[in-house]
Amino acid sequence: MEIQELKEQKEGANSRGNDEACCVPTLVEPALGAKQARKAADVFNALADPTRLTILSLIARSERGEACVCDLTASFKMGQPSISHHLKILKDADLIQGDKRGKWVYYSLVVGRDEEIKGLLDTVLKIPVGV
Amino acid sequence: MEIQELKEQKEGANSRGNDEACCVPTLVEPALGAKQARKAADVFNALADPTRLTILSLIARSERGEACVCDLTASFKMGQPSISHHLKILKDADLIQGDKRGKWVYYSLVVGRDEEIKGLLDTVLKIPVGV
DNA sequence: CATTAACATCGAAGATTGTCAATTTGAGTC
DNA sequence: GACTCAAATTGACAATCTTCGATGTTAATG
Repeated sequence: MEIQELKEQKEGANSRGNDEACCVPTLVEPALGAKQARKAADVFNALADPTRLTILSLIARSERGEACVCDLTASFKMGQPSISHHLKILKDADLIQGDKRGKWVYYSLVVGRDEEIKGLLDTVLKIPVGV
Repeated sequence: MEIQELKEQKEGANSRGNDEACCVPTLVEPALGAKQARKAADVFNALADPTRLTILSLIARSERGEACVCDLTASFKMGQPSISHHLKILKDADLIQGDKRGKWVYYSLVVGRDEEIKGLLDTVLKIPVGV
């Protein structure tokens, strides 16, 4: 996920040289601008790891809807720094939030984030009706 | 996204040595097994790139719900092999399908895939009711 | 105030990814 | 069959990611 720039659409059509079109040259606008696409990709990137998905599901299904790092760490074979690393990625993507109480940090899901992500999916994958 | 193995949950509780619990030691089962988590991560990984998101939205919003590689390529600054590479990743994730007609290949969205992905999100992020 | 426990951060190793240039494949055309 | 064009594949390289070991930070405790 890096630099990504749409070619400036000159003269409103595609720039094929020949006169034989492969299809109706429908250069539609993408649903997302470059910046929005990058931001959406970041969210999906946070979800693009089995450990992080498992962490999320463990938090979602835990008793009070929250879990401390020590319990999460105890659930995996990998070390505590790795879990902390994944938690940071999830937090940066605004999928979870941490609450420090005493010596422990309790992580919980950000409410409503699932619906926001579904909205992102609709933006990208939904075929617009009656345009 | 690689090896990820849950620690075998021995004796039904967490393995903290001290008697002072950081929280109710609720070692719940994750919603996904290791294999399912890896598969789900692959899907989100396919979505975790701004170019690929833009490609998807271009296809979704194109006139007939399909777009040929040449038009997609014309929409980006990057080269044709890169677009082909991204299309392959989207195809491997079963997000799009290719249809070769004459010299051209037309890509379209796999119908219903959006709902399946939303189902994945629910599996991971939805807090179970009345357990 | 020294110690311990929980968690975060840092630095490095190894794997994976995105891009390009070059080449190959495959269909249509002369 | 030689040629052309669309698309896929290959190989290389830089950038990024995941993991680990070591260290730092902060809060409770003796």
